[in-house]
Amino acid sequence: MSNKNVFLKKYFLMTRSEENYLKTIFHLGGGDSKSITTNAIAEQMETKPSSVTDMAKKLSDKGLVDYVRYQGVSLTTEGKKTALSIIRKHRLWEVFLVEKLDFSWDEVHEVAEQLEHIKSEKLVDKIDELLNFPKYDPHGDPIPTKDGKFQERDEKLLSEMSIKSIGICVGVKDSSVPFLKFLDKNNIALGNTIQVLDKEDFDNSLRIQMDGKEMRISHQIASNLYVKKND
Amino acid sequence: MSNKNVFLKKYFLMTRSEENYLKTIFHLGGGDSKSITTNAIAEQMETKPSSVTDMAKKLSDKGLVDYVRYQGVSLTTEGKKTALSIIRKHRLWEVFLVEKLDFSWDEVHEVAEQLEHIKSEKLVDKIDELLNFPKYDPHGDPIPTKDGKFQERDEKLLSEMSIKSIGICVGVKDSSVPFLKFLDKNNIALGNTIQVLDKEDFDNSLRIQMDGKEMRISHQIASNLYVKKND
DNA sequence: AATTAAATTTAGACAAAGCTAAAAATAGAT
DNA sequence: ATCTATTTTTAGCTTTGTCTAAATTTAATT
Repeated sequence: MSNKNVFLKKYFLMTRSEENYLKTIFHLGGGDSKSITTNAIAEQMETKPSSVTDMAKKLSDKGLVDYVRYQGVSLTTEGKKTALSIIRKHRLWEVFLVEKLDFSWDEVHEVAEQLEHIKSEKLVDKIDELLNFPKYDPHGDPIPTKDGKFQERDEKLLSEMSIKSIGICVGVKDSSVPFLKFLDKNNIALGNTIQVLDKEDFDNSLRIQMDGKEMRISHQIASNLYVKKND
Repeated sequence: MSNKNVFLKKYFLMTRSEENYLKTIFHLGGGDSKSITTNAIAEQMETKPSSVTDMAKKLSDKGLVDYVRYQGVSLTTEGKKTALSIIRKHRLWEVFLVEKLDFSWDEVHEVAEQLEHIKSEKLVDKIDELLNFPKYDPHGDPIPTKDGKFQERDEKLLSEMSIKSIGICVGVKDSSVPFLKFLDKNNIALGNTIQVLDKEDFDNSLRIQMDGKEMRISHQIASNLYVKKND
């Protein structure tokens, strides 16, 4: 097999399953040369640890993860690059679904899970262009650039904001359907300006002012909303 | 297993491979209760007849094809419906790629082959809407409606047109990349008005007038271009 | 330091989808 | 009507990705 085919094997002959493993490992922090346990991966992917072990070996053979028996896996440079390209596709498709097809932000994940595996560099780039090169997806998560740069946000959780400080809602930590539906129902959307008026010691709930209106939100909600301080 | 799950099994638990078989059988004419041989399917799909036999049994078990040993397969009503829904998706995605993402008509097939398997009814419908409910794909092939109606075109091959008759170019029979590139290079596009000036008995080539300019085209080309008579 | 509990890996099995080679059925030609 | 040649199917094997159950390693506790 020629060098060129080795290249092809790595970049184009990646199975859906392999891609999903890399993505999960990245989301669990395996991109920062931290070892992720097979158990953690199995739990996240709703599969069995033994299956993860099998895949860990395969990805290790392909040079996409570093795997040490009984220790766990972390992404190699190559593996991280691949994971980021999948995450990039996922988030771009999410923006597309919301912006161009009027999907709501709780509907996009499932479909994007499928679309992220479409293999066509031109397609992703054109979608990116069509959307005018967005920086964040509908949940406020940053979209990696084409060359794998990952723009970290300078934000904090609403629950960590000090009293009287003002911020703009920029993302969610929990992007599960129930949580997103809850936010919709309560008119909490990305871009809203929020001021923390008061904290309740007893249950850590917050009294906030959002776009003029005053409301009380629980600690559970506040600890799943990212805000950017605008000072 | 409840009735509802039987429903789910048929409509949602269709594998990519099964979908490709149904699509191929339809394209070979298996939608008109005509029996398609395993050999024909194998050749079309670049696989082996024995593999086709295996799949024929499986699809038959699922009630999607009628299969008689040594005879061949044809689509059931259910199978035809499924095949049409895949073809619908394929062609809508092709339009999307050309209209919204500036793909050329020879680039779309490969990507649409992947996109056609995305499972989300809402996605297809929204794409359909975004494109303003197109009737034909970029190669002039009709797009089946949501309820599986298949709009046949009243067209003939350019090679079958009588001398002096005028028509509009509406589709291609051969949609291979080389042929499409050839058409582009010679400025032959869908929508062009074509008049047959003359036929050469010797090689069946045609002298035509297209959008003002006169040119000669071979029988091979003429027998792969669909035109609609506008009289 | 020994023992136990938990996590991880191995071994062996299975389903999907494909292949090869051999067997069986059909069809065409005499 | 029989005999080939072709087509189609069967049987058995392969790979991918999964699983269960058993074995092994690590970690935690006493």
